[in-house]
Amino acid sequence: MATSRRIGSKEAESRLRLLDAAIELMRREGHTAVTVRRISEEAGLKRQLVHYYFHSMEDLFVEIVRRVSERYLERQARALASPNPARAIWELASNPQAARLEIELMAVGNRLESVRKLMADYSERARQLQVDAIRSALEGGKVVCPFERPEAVVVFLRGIAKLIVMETNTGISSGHAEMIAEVEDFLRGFDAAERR
Amino acid sequence: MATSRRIGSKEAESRLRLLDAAIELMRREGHTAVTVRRISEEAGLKRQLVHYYFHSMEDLFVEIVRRVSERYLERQARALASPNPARAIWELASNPQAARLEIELMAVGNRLESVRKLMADYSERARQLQVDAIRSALEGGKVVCPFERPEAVVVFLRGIAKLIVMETNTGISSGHAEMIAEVEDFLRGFDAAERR
DNA sequence: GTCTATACTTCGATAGAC
DNA sequence: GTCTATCGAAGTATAGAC
Repeated sequence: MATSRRIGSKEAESRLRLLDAAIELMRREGHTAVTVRRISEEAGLKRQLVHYYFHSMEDLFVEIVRRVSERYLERQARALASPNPARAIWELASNPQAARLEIELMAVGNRLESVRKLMADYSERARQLQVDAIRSALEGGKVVCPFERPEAVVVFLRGIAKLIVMETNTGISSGHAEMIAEVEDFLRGFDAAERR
Repeated sequence: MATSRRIGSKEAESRLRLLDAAIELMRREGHTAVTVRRISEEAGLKRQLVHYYFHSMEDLFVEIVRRVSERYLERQARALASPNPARAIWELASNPQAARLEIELMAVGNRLESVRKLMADYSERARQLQVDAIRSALEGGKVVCPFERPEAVVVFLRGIAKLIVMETNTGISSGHAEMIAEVEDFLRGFDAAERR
């Protein structure tokens, strides 16, 4: 496994190409398709380079989580700054591509403790920022919301959005339209807080 | 892949032992641990028996979905007959073991169309029964519920329950307590319908 | 930083005897 | 229904030259 082999720098272009190839592969074909040979093929590089930049497959998956999560935090930061943060949270969690990738990463996390732990850390960081954004909106006073606690708002929106998007990816649709109508009502309560 | 090889009967005891071994393995170590050799080892049988009972790994995974889903439908039928079907749906969806297994099966479904399709069929069947149970409760008239449509109630309960249980499995806990408190309020509205 | 060459392991699958 | 024996493909990983 992890030995004292040399390892390439984190900024190297080839390293990023390999990492992005691995992510793209995982998104398209699932994490079982993420093998040393397939990654290098996808990136157009020799397969030994994968071993040069990553100590092991576990290390590679950890770096995938890091890259995906850092990108997500940036996207979320931009989205939460919008006039209706509730709608931003709903839309961020409704991304089908992201949901597919997350399922795969959770499956990897089920067998690699380091991956599971890192995913938990990033999710907690993201959650805090989501809650902060909703708390500000609630404290603004101009919002209509059936829940008092901002934490409940966030878990509500993300839970519904994720179930719907995962089920849609699987090919399930029953009940979605009816719940989406309820969520739209809910989100309109947050439109009242828009600065105009 | 699938050839004209002989295949054993569906009722054979060895076949069920292999299937259960595969399910247990998937639950404990994820679907990448589900290999012909590991399954036979777990079941205490020779590995060639796996090939005798299943045409291919794809066939094996399809049979896993069938077995897991049939069991789930039975458990759900018993649960939905209880006085508070809303609470039954909430508790069924809050099972951590089931959530782990489902993540793995979704990952398998991401690369095997036959598995994805079968999962969708079973989920739609289960969903119909969930909606029917809630509809009956709502029509009983003695229920307090913020949603008019039974479909919304089901997607609400399952979405929240699944997000919380999946996050808990991953090691995330922020916001759960606050949302669970809201759900408990919601469920109490359905207690009014209890036959006493 | 990138390459060739290779060691070693594990995988799914099949043929054919009993 | 269960076994022995075996194949070929694919997996991770390492050593060492350039």
